[in-house]
Amino acid sequence: MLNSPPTTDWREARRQSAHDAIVDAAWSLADDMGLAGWSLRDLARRAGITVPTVYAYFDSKNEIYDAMFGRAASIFAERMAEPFDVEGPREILVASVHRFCEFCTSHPARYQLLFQRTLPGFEPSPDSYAHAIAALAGARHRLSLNGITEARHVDLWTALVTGLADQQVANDPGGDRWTRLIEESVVMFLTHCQSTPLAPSRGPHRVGTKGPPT
Amino acid sequence: MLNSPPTTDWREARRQSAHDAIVDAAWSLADDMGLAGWSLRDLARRAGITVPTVYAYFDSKNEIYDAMFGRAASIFAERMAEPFDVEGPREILVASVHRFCEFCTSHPARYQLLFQRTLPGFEPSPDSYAHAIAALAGARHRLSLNGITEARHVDLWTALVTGLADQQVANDPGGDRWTRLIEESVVMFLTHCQSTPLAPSRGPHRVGTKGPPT
DNA sequence: GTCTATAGCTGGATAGAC
DNA sequence: GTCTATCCAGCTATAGAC
Repeated sequence: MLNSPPTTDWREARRQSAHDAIVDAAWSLADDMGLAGWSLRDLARRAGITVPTVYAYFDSKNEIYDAMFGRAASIFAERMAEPFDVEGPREILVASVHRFCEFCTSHPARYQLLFQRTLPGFEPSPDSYAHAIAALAGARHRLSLNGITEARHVDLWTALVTGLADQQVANDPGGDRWTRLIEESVVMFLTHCQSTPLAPSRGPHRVGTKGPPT
Repeated sequence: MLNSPPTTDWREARRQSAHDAIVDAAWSLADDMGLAGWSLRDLARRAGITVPTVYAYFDSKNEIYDAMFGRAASIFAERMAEPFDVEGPREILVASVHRFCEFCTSHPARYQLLFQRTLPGFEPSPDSYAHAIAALAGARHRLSLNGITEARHVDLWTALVTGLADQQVANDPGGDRWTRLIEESVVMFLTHCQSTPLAPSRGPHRVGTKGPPT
């Protein structure tokens, strides 16, 4: 009877749900007012509580940003891991870019927090980062299904995909000026990578690279 | 003798130089503390003046941001318009991407203000935008020297280039993980565009497009 | 855990002497 | 144009009753 109660209590669950409600309200505000355009007063009002109650769950505003990052990264990883309703490795790759761009353009504030480093003194915690790494592993897998395994090509891929999403978010939000280039971009990328033979099943040695020096 | 003095006075010149000195100090602070990480007090201290003196030259902090944008856009346009010390249209294209990425990575705060839209309520004034348009015209010209004239391909180009710069700034500042992919990227891009024949000198009609629907 | 009340500070912006 | 001095709104964060 003197034992302390188990940590996985219904209390814990309630606390967790209140915690999540605050993060939800924070994201709602960020979508409306911009990532840095809201205060703890605003947050408390939207969550239907008061500022000290916020501090019962978070030690600082930065901790709230970190929770927002963690949640967004988790959603991102889950979304990108969902199965694709197309067949063929190339079609899956195309669909993944469409999904990525849709993820980015649908919530610009989320895109800003996850993929641009714009908040003054904010750094995401390491475990939040794990989600992003998992998502990158998924992309690597989809690339490998297309015979792309070289690190150089993976980097080129991330540049191409983020460039499309970035231009779409920045210069044509709500439109399709860049997303409609996705299929063509994938064709360009695959054609290029498959035309630089590297004996993929023979090992990691490089053959006939014309690559940039330095 | 009762005539008012001409407006292009030495007074104007002195006022202009004081104005510029404040903008210089603002950029110096932005580089050190982040684009939004400084106050008017900080700015005055670094400029060696006081806050009310700042208000003798600018009506608000947003007006300072606009002046910063204008100056950065002007420098950008000038930098990208400088001649390239290489020969051949392809080599010029490669050199222009190197120059662009160097411009972006050397001052991340400047990159953030010019190419990412991250400040809460800030919109650059139209004349500041003129510089950016001039720079885009330069890129269009360099592309046309390589036979690239289609709007779709220009958009693909901007996505590719900004993607490289963005990844370099965000994930490997100070390194060359993405900038070393520039030449390969240009080869990939040109090979792709030149393999989609469009009878460039025959007019704007499209031939054999396999392009994305919708 | 949640509140009322407020501390302590910093932000942008101004008044008015010189 | 430049200063000293200050206003006031807003911010994050906390004290202490319940």
